[in-house]
Amino acid sequence: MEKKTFYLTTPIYYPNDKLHIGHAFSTVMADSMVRYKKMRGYETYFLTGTDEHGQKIERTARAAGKEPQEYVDHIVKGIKKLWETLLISYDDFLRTTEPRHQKIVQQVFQKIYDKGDIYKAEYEGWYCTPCETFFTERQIGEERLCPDCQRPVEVVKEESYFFKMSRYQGRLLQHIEENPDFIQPVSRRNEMISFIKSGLEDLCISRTTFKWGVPVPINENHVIYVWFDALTNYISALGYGTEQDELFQKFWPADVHLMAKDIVRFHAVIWPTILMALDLPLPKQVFGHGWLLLDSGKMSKSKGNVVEPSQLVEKYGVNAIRYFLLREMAPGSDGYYSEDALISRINTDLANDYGNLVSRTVAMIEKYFAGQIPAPQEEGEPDQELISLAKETPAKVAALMDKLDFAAALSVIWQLVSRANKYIDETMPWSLAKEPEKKGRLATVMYNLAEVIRIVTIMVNPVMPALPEKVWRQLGMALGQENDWENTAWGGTKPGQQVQKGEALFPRIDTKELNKVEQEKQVVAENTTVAKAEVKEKVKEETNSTEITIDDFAKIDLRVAEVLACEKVEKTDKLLKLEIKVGEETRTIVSGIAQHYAPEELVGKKVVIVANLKPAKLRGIVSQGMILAASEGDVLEVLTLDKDLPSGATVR
RNA sequence: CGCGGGAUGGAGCAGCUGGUAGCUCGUCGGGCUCAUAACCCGGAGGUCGGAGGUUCAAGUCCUCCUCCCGCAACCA
Repeated sequence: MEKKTFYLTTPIYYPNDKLHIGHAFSTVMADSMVRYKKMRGYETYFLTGTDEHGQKIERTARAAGKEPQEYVDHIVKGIKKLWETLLISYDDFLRTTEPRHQKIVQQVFQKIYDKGDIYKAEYEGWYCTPCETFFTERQIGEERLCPDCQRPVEVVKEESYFFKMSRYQGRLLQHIEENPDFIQPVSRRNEMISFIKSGLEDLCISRTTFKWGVPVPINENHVIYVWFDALTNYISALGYGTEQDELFQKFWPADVHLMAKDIVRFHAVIWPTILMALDLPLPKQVFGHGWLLLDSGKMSKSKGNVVEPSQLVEKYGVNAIRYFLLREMAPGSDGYYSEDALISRINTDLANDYGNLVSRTVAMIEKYFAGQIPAPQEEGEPDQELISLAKETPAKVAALMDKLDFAAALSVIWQLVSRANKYIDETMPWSLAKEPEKKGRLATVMYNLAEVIRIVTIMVNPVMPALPEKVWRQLGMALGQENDWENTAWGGTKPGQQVQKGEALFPRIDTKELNKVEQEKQVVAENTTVAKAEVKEKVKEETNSTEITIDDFAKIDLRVAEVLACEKVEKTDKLLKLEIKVGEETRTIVSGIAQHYAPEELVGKKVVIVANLKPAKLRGIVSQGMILAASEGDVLEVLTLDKDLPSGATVR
């Protein structure tokens, strides 16, 4: 019989900064799925990587004073390291800057061009020259201002290559309707259907405004649109279009493209149409999971509320982090992250329920049977209930994992854990141990417990791959059985195995203790701050080569201004409208600080403004300047003067 | 009328094709002592956002309304 194959991909991540816990979630989910499929006997292929082209990378790199390649190399190193700490077992890590990928992207472009599905045309759009970016009608709003810099945009025509995506609208829609599993979960599917029905336009797939990308094969002045470039990775990594395309032959079409919901559209619309143009089969499923939100809203770099996964792993361990991520996220909806939730999950599920179950079982076998797992002898009342639950659980769990519903799968597994804890209470081994004639009954109880632990540990292996080894050591069981799902069948424990109590698998986390440790750390940190600051200065000088000259600085006219009046801009969350006095002149400034200051707090204060900033309209109000403020994370503070300089004084 | 998601005991959530409202945490009381002050049992606590409608029967379907949260940027 031919071996079943399973090909799964994560998105290729955009390395313009370090990855946060949301990326970790996607990747952990993918990894667990692949591990699970492997246990089910599939030959699997797991692809991840990085999407390294595009204007944003180019700009970020330049801002850091580096060449784009140099910049992404550094970030990618960090990403690979993170995957290592999270035990991500990818088969290939593709970087879009690799020649093997670029070659194929060009080939794909050429092929579609030859077919006649790519044509050259004028692209006309709203363009912000300083930002070098096109924006849509909607983005610029009625004011026709650049959403990035608030400067007016202008109509610019650019020659571009277009992909005839519109041609495939009907076929795509038909495919989605005939294959209910193609886009999952259903809510995403419905969204896509309505999106496609509203009409597909041809897609502009080349740019001339920047250089950091794959050159269009037939015209070196153009660079291929990053999504066109990035999506192709799913086949280029398999060697599509090359001599060595065994992987492609074996694994394409992909079984699952896994991603967060925000990029489902690219995978469910653009990617399939590209594949259609190439006459290739479509992936079997595009799965868009929800977001991991923070209490304070969506995670984003600009909010400074990014949670770094590597630190969490260091603090709580891989198993716990992986468990938490998958336990907390229902596939269709968003989940919430907070350190409290994480700790509570670790303490209740892992420490109290599972870890403690192992601990008490091992302790009793040591105590009552000199550490040897006994053979079952005398049956008793609650046995059947426990055993039949243990027998039916693997199938239920498997069905849920097949649907990528790890949250539900884990919850089902924990019902069994819970049942086992209850079983101990019902059978009361400690009192059986007091009566020699009940030894046979006691043996059965111990065996059943060991067996349940064994089964649970195997089922949980995809999620916590570093766990079985530890458990087997305590139970004296053979390493390797965790790799085959078949071993979840009842009765796999061999009597006579020697158990040995070890460290707690999941020590309880004491929040108070934790705080203490953190505080101590902080004191240490503070003591070394001065020295570090000096080092930092130096580093800054070296790395930050976006130096400016004194002349550049002189262009900025900084002035002291007095706030005369201040009010909230209606129907906005962030904007305050300030009347300020600069020398003899009064001006209006709109500033996005309403979440940090109440209007009345600012009245009378002397602040620093950029006086010669080009005026911009915000919410219809002309803002003539900008107030300086310092911020870190969620905290923002407006710069004020503590002595009494008159307004209008220059700052330098 | 921009798009989408949501509103269920104190908190966080399940409730798919309509038929006695569940889970986790917390809380209160009890049990047990093998175990990581863990485990087990029980209680209290909900007009299922509001109004109307369909139905023998609605958290579950339909209509309208209110409120919250995302998105509208190449940040999973």
